[in-house]
Amino acid sequence: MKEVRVRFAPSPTGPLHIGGVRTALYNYLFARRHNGKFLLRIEDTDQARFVPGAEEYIIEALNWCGIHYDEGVGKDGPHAPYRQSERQEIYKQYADQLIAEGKAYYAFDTPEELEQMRERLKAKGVATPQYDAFTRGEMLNSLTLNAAETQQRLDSGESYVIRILIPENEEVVVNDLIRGEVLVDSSRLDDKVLFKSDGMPTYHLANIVDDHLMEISHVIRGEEWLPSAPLHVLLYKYLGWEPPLFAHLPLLLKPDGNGKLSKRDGDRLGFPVFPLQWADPKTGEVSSGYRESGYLPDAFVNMLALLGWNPGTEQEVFSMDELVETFSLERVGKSGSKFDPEKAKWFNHHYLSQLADEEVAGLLKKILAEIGLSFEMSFLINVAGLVKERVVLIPDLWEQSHFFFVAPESYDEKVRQKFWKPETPAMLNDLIAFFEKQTDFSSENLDGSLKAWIQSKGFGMGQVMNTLRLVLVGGSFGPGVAAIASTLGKKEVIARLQNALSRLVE
RNA sequence: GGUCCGUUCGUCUAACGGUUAGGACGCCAGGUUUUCAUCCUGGUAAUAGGGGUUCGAUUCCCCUACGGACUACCA
Repeated sequence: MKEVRVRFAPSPTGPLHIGGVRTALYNYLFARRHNGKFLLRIEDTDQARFVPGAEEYIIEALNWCGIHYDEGVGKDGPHAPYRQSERQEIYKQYADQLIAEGKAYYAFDTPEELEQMRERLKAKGVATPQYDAFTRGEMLNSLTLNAAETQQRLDSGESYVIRILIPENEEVVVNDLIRGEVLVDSSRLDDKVLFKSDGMPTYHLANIVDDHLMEISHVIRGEEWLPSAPLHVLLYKYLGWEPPLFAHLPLLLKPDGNGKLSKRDGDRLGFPVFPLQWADPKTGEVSSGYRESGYLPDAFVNMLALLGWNPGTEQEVFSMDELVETFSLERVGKSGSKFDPEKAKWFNHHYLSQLADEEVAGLLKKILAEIGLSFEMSFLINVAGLVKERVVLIPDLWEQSHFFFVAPESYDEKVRQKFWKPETPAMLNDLIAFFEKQTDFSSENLDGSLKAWIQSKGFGMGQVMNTLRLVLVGGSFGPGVAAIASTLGKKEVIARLQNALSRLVE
């Protein structure tokens, strides 16, 4: 079997959204699964839509996700360059070849003339006005002009495009790995522009030429390309090349209602649609990213992998290696998937709680560094073990653990009202005496001796525990009181008790 | 409008002619817990509709409905 070579070919018109990331992921998994190559090609043939920073964004996003490519922009390889704008001179010869063989032609119509043609046909009741067998005979092109006229226009520098000459009444078959055979009558197709007047090829020409030259074996791309796949098949035939195998992936849909997931949905429903945060260079508008929101790349990738693909077993937590082992195009579904932000959170919570305490401590260390705090790693590891299961997103780590690093500056008023009794100050003083006597400050020991002490004193369990919690953390949340006290240490626990005494007693 | 693609719990999906239609997220209830979470147990909930084919259709075929993509000198 031929070597598997697949590519991800985004255009640098903005940030990659999660649908694009998923396409890249499936390409990557497929390549790895078959010991093939995965390449990144930048399709920047539209100069007008170029957005500065987009290419860098794409590379950084793939990197963050752990989707590594073997050849491509920023990496080189046997088929460099991988940026289409740098391959410009390659495409023209193929367009010329098609013209020489009568499979394409020059067209001189201006945008205004094209618009007029469409208006004219619409007025006549034609449902789909297009540049095709029906209309090309009355347009300004090398089919209606004689050779001398055509040459003269070319020589005089008049701007032109090159259009494919679609054959009539030919059944075009697209063999899709996911959808099976898709048949289209060629007379439904239009004479698409292959080569633009600015000297750049269109996507249609460029992707066929590059996929052929780069020896791409499988084209795995979004379903939005399915309608133009017959054109691509035709181009391979015209050029005398063997087409790659196609797999058109179902779309990612918005969580509510219907339709393709878009940038707007994220803003509207409060979840990121981009892997990384993106600041639009023109408007300055900032769109949130999974990375900045506190998702782990592994969780993000796992969640994305299962959106449109399933292993056929009940396993749903997969490392990247496990995905590579298990992935197959046969198990990619046909229908679009609504994106579920809740499931994304669940995955992140799961991954976070499965992380080693040391790793969570590392995350904590970074958060603390940002606000100018620094603690012993052993202490951070302790804290991490206590709070990691209570955290959904990385920033929640701080919400759940701040009291370990900073003594409470205020106390939750509702909790205070509920548990603060006239006899509380006396109880707190008793507690100070109790803690001072403790020689073994381990969580286990503290838990036992504290409970025993409460009983011996005849206090209510909830009364003491909740008040102590309020004093230690400032509210009614967090891990077990004994664990907190143990981690905080004797000195700090007593200091907080004294502090509460002075601040809460009127 | 035209072309193409699609349709199983609210959501992601399994079941490739025979299952009490399975799992996960969410939600609800119970349990664990000194708090809040986690966790555990249970529950809720689906084959779009109509025709065929077949001993038997979620599964195969047709129609309808609904949804989506595409319809540029954009990718």
